[in-house]
Amino acid sequence: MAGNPEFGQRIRDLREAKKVVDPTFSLRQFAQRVGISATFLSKIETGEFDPPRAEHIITMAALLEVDADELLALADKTDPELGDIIKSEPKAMADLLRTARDRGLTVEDLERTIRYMKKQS
Amino acid sequence: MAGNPEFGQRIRDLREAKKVVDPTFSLRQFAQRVGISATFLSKIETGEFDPPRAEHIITMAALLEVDADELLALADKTDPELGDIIKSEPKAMADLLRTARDRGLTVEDLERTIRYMKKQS
DNA sequence: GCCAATGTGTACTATTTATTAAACATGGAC
DNA sequence: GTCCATGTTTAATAAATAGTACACATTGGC
Repeated sequence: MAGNPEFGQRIRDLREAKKVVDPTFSLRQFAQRVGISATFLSKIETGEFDPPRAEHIITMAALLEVDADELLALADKTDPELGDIIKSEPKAMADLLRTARDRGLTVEDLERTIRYMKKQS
Repeated sequence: MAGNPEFGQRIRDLREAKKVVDPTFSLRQFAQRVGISATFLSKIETGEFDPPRAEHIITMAALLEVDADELLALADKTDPELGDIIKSEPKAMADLLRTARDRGLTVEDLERTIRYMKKQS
């Protein structure tokens, strides 16, 4: 890895949009609220550095009021929470995911499956 | 982290069982085949060091002829392959897992869901 | 009794991932 | 025309994770 311009640009776009109505969304202040240095955020936004760890991405999403999964996906990371869910029932969860992949399920198929799950419980 | 005796003991048990019928399952030779040093494996088996990375655990499982997911679960790690599957469809997969958790689905529920998925495709 | 292989203890090292302080350049507000 | 806040560059680390070489002690086979 060595930078992710797509992620960086997205953060910058979201942040600048916010800044229009709320000047505390400057790079420096935003970085501080996320819990990272301005240096680091600058390099991330310009795509020179990789995205920060998941925890910080999740904080960013909350502050920017966007879905964390979207940003995590851009960053090519997964929410650590999902790892915990898998660990709670490793084999069954692994089978579930592999089946979804092997059968080539579409998003619609997956959504239908979620509805099915909800009926079960 | 600082060692995982359960994981270590399990590896040792499996390896020693294999060694009974195949003397090449000595600690040293096994370590070499896994691709790690004997020192490292020794410390892992005695629970002094943490399990190695997922890749090596998967190799161990293959050599020991056991399910990799079982060993990965003991090591409190997840197969990187699952991360890749999630990344292929981040939102839908995240929803799927969170639903399973939120609804408190049992292993049987999950198995039923897998059968449902197979019917869809 | 020796040697060849076994597992272990001591003492570091490597790699990857994530991150920073401080100096700097630019532009508007006063 | 200076001050203050902006974002950026330079130059290193920091922190976490994953691993090693080499010498040592023990033991079954000859």
